[in-house]
Amino acid sequence: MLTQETRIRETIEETGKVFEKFGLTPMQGRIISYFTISDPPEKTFDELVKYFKASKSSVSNSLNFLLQNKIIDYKTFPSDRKRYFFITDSFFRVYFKKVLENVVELKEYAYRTVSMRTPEYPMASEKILKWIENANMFQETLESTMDSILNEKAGSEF
Amino acid sequence: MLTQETRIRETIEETGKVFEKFGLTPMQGRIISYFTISDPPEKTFDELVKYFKASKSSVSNSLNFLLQNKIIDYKTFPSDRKRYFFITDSFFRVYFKKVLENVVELKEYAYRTVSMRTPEYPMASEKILKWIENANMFQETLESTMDSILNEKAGSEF
DNA sequence: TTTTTAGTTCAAAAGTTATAGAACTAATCA
DNA sequence: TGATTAGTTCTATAACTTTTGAACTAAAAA
Repeated sequence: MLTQETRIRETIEETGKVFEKFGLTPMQGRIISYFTISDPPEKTFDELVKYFKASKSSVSNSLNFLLQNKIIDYKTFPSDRKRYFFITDSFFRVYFKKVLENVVELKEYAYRTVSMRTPEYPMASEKILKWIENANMFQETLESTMDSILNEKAGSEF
Repeated sequence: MLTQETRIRETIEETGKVFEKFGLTPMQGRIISYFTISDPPEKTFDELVKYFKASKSSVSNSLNFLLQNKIIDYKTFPSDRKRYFFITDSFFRVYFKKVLENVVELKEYAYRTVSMRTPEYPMASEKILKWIENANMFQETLESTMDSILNEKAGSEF
């Protein structure tokens, strides 16, 4: 017989792996998955260490990465030194911001390359120009989606 | 004094690293970077092995990965057993297709999670709903960009 | 002032991934 | 037919990443 607790741990492992596809490490994936599932959804450093039976350094580094990337945040309470960590709402915005940066960087290289090519083999240049064209289209749609997400945020009560 | 040859090799290393940010291995990145820069832009298996002084297996595996993902293609000539590899124009389409798949997968998990949450901590549920909302926006705009790229392709002379 | 708490930092271990090397195959050539 | 070409496949090694463990710090509590 499968306990509720076991099922939750399985879901965390499974969902954690999906987060790895977004560039997170296994531990980072587990932690953020745990935050989405657990009640209450705020957890302290120590609770995470105990729940995952993981090393303090692994949890510490994972939390700091997630904090730096604004995937999680924390709150404190007076007369309590602990930090209570929780997810933010910006996971996909953070992810696509990084994707956008990469696309722009590769596009810059593509520009440079195509401008340096001899006119002798126009086929290759055409392919690269198509890359640039596609990159521009993705960039435009991502930027406008990003903007509308941000405006929404600015218009909200926080 | 810096030769042209040296400068090209440096550019390949540098640009190759940018491709790694899109999930390619160093060797895959170098190969695709080489294809964008070299004249003529078609290269054989053997030319790649010699140019990079790399192992045949490394080049073989890299080429097969790039072929499977339609980042490169090859042509053959009668009475020549060699394959001449070259880049396709679909690098970003392939990349964003994969991104989209990951977004959809994570969204599915988010749906499942939010439907399983107790109503006791609505804050966490709200964050996850925001994830889903954002994912949907990115998905919609990316899919429409993908469609317009594909239609363009269909309308061209092939 | 000492002890406990809530972490951080750093070196090493464990695990993972990429590349190399060597043996193999299937087609072509001599 | 035997040798060469154009790769592939498999195991081993090198390189890199993640996690651990232990020592450390700075703030708060006793």
